[in-house]
Amino acid sequence: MPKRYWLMKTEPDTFSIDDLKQRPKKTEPWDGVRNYQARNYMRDQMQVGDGVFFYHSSCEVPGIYGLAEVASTAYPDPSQFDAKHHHYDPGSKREEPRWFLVDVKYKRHLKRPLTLEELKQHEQSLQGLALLQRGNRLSVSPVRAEHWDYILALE
DNA sequence: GCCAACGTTGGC
DNA sequence: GCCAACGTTGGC
Repeated sequence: MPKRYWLMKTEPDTFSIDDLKQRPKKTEPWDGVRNYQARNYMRDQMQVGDGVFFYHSSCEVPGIYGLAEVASTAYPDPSQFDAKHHHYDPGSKREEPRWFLVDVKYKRHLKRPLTLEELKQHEQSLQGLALLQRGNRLSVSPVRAEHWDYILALE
């Protein structure tokens, strides 16, 4: 399967690109996704080595701050079975897990952040990029190869 | 299966 | 903190 590209959102107050860089093996299980469409992307389409734009949301300057890559294929998100966990899902059974995750590995920071504001100015060239679509709330979304290349060239 | 109520996301 | 967007829930 050819390499794919993704954009993954996180609130930097909770987990930032700097946190990812400091993790052992610079790798983190992307737990807590509780949206079926985002789950399906991870479970059905992500492959080891896929490119990831690391996006900071709900912060002072939302935007893409770094590059990561998919470091595992999907496996059940352990937090769904943990009654004490914020993302516990009592409706999910171990023999039939509802939620999946992949591991994400740090690649590098961007030389400069590519802010949402700046990306919006390239709307014409980034037609169809989920991030720029109205009302978009998906925490995991696909990025077309031509958009990936275009955005990286802005750096 | 409809749809109102509710909860969450996320930019501003 | 506000509020638009939108996914989910649950009564009927």
